[in-house]
Amino acid sequence: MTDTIQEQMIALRRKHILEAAASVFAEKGFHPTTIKDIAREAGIADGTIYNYFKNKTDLLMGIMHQMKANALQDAAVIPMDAQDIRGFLRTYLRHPLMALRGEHFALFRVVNAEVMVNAELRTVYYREILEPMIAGGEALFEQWAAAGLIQPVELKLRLRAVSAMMAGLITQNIMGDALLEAEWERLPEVLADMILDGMGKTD
Amino acid sequence: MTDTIQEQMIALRRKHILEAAASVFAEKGFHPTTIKDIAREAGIADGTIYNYFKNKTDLLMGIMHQMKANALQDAAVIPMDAQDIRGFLRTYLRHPLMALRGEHFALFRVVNAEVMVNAELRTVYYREILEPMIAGGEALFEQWAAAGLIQPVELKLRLRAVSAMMAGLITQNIMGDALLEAEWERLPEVLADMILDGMGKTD
Amino acid sequence: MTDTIQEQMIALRRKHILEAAASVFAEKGFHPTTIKDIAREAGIADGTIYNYFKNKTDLLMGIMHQMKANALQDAAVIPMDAQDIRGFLRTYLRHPLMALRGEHFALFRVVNAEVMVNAELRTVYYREILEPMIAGGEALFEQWAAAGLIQPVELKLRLRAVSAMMAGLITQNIMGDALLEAEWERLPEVLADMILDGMGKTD
Amino acid sequence: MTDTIQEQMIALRRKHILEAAASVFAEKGFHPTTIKDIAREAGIADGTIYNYFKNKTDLLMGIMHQMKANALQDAAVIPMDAQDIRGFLRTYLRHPLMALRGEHFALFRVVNAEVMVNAELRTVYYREILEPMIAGGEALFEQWAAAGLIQPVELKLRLRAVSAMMAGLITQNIMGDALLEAEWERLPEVLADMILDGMGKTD
DNA sequence: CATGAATGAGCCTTCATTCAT
DNA sequence: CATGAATGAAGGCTCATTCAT
Repeated sequence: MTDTIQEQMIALRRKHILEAAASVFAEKGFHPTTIKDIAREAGIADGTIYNYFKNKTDLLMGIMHQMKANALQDAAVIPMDAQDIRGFLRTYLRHPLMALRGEHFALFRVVNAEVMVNAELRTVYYREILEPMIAGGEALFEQWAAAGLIQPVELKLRLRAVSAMMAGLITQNIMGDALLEAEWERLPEVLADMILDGMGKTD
Repeated sequence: MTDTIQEQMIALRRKHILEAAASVFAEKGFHPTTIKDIAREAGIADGTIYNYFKNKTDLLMGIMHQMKANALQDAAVIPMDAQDIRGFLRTYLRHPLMALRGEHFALFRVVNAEVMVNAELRTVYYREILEPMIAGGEALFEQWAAAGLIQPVELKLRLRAVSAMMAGLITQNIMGDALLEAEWERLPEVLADMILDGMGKTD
Repeated sequence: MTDTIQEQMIALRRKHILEAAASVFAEKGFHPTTIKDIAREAGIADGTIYNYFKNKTDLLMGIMHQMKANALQDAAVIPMDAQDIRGFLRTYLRHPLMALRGEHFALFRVVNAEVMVNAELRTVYYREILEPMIAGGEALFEQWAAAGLIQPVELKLRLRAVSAMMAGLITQNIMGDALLEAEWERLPEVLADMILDGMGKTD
Repeated sequence: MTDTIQEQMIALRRKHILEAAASVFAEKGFHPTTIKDIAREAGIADGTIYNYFKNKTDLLMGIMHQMKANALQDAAVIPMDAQDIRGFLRTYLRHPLMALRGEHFALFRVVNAEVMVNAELRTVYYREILEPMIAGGEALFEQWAAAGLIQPVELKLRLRAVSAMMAGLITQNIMGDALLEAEWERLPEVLADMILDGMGKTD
């Protein structure tokens, strides 16, 4: 019992530090952020952080775990009982586009950047976030295909193409594409139509 | 005349340093790479680098310019007189997927990572690389639409969706997606079909 | 209470570092001295210095503050109840001439040199050391004038002339004037006579 | 003949470089000034400077020589046939105070600073500038004493006191003494009176 | 467990000087 | 003699990490 409380305390403290770290990382980026910055934001001493995290990179790991938890939570929110595929797809696409606003956006940038460059982080990122997300998407696509809502063709690759598109659009927005920024709200429907109907002539 | 030779010498030396930098960056990443590493790779003294580049970040700038030059050169290679849209689209898509192999891949990772995190770099990246690339794509889409090969609908956003998809797939591959890696060769045709025909039921 | 002890510890450490810095500066000069030199002299690590001082220049600032403290302490030592003006003036003049011996001399040189060249330092030097010293001298001159011991004429400028003379003599000694070096001990009385009686014919 | 022209050319070039150096030193200080700065100011290549001067310090040496030449030239200008000692002394004192205005002032600061800190420079400075100046002053004092214009007492030390006073006043002005700055014009007469008559009561 | 002072490795950058052309 | 690119030593400073209290 005591042990459990202890563990809860630890988990809380970890979360507290992680939130501080996420906040400062989002603001300044990973490398420019110092342990002292994080400690100050969290209102604790530098050394204390090392009682909960192995090193600075481990903080990013922790943040990624947190992101995974959030993502799962979010995914569960989507109403799965949609009948019309177009409407559902829009909702499905709207989700990641809207999730990454404000500080989340900045954090996405920072995490992505470091993941690109750090192999260890990359492995964890793939295993913890990307893979589950893709697995979920695949399951969905298979359901839809089974229900006759989409063609049962190259589902795995097409799912990857769609999710890559979403990630790419977010990145491109970050890069400063004014049109994307302006039309962000309309994207879900535009993308849903394109994905379902294709761009080619229909005749 | 002498002036031109001088300038050529300088351009050559710059290129030499840039290649060394690109090579080391690709191998170790941007931050872990020291100026000394690059100098050693280039076979020159540390200080010499600073006769050609303002600072370490400026090297990345230079690499991005180089990438732009290469991209333009590559783009020019695509045969523009294709009649069958499907075949052309495959070629068009195959290009970026194949360009980024080996060291290019690694470099893409490093540049992307730093661009994500450095606002100054981001601006240049967008202006020098992304924007021209998008402009070129838009022109292409408009030609196709004018030729009745694709629907004249939301061309700008759809072009962005397609290019984002490509960038996203490359990133996802980098992250370690085994399926993408395995099916990389088949991607162009899978994507072309999906883009042209859509995933929805056709009836 | 704890707080005070902490502060005392910090003050002590600062003083320790300052003494090390002063010693090395005096020996090698400001620019030729490296942080590592000072750290070695103080028996601490390089980085520790930066826990107490903003940068290298800040060390010189600290030294100047110390000098000010010492100067004030010294000034208080002069017996103010002298009746005979000549004797008092000698004591008053002897003071700065004797204070700057040995390492103090060298430090004076170094501080002066850097103050000459660094505007920020110059401001602090003037405010912290020169101005108070001049203010003290002015007060003294006014007392003497009020007591009828000296003429109440151009006191402010004359005080500046006298203090400038002292500073100049020290500098000239530093420059290598053999006569000054040889007669240094006799200077106070020679100067006192000259200041009080003038060089002109009296008749 | 050719040799002489050669030498004149060399002397001219040296002077040209020296003027450029003095100008930049005066503006930026000795250490912050780079050889490239001086070369740019002189409109020549970096390396060329080393054909005329051994190193950066040697440029300061050259400047000091130049200053000596100027000082001698200036000293010769003073009308030596003055009968009234007070008027002459005023002129004599006014000279250094007025000579160091504008860029001269700044250069004085820079040279002084470096001389303070560099033993080699100090030796030269003393031998080339200070010693001759003092010798000239001593000769003058002896003339005046012989003519019965001043007391024949401690002439050598008193001369040093007077010249130290002048140097000290200039320094103190540099440090930012507002009163000195404001009353600079009146200094010569105030000092002359003080030097001749003393500050003590005359009764 | 919390603290935060101490550590010291390490890096970017500058710049006086050299020397091949 | 002029040039200016190449050199490379050197130093101030940062900051992740440790550990005694």
